[in-house]
Amino acid sequence: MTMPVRDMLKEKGISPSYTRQKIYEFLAASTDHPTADDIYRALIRELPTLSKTTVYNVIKLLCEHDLVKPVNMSSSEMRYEVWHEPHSHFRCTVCGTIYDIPPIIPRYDAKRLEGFIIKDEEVNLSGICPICQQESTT
Amino acid sequence: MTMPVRDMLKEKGISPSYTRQKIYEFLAASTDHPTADDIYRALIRELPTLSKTTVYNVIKLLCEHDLVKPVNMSSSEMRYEVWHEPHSHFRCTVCGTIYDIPPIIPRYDAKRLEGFIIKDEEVNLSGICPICQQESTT
DNA sequence: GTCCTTGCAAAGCGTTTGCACAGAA
DNA sequence: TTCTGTGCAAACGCTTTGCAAGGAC
Repeated sequence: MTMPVRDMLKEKGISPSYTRQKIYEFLAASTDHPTADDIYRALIRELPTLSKTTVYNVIKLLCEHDLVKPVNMSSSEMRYEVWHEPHSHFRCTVCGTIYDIPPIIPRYDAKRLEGFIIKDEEVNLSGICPICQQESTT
Repeated sequence: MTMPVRDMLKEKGISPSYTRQKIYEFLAASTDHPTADDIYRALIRELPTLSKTTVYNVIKLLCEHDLVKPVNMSSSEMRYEVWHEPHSHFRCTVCGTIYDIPPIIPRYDAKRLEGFIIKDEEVNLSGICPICQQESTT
């Protein structure tokens, strides 16, 4: 069912170096939309010579081949996720975590947007996540 | 009908210095969600001693008092708009312009988001704007 | 041999901070 | 006088670029 990462990269025309596999695997296993620095810090143990430059290079490559998608909800740093079935995002304004939530399909009147070619739609919610609510009551 | 900017700032508890009025007025007259640098470059003629620091200071102040809202659709720089009636945004991936479009209200099943306190919802569309379509055909 | 992947160092860019001066109250 | 608004210069954080060394082919 799940294709090995090696083959998945090859299929997209990316030569599956060990570093690239590891970065993709880390992103695929993440649910919290890591930053480039998160990826770097998570893999530096296993890949002691890893550099931030390589992380950025690989992310860029994966994005260009539509294996990874940038998530632009936090203002300062870019976050990333692997492409997966449609979903929306919820950002907690307290802890900054971005959660995947069930897909919200925006309904709009196409006639009022005549002339615009719409290629992507996203719905972003924000507020306070369950964890931060609990912490504020204790 | 429209309150003078002086009074609007005062009402929000902001002392209405000339610089602050000018920056707010520029933002209020803009439809293209300017960056801090856009504001700086637009006003430097009229306010020759203006500095970027002041632009950032004033933007921050206006945001804290809910007169201005940051718009976070372009990845690199922050953009800003004055608060006005609900609307959504369309970003042209060719020219980078962010357009205000009629409000799109996201419909979602609150039960599936139980535990999350939702404070803000936004719908962002992206694609190609009419102007860039025309330019690509000529 | 050539091409590709990696990584160090430096630069780039938007933004923030430290601090000081000048004007307002 | 004290407080507030402004602005220079420097620092900062994230990202990109230049370039070279090592490995794959």
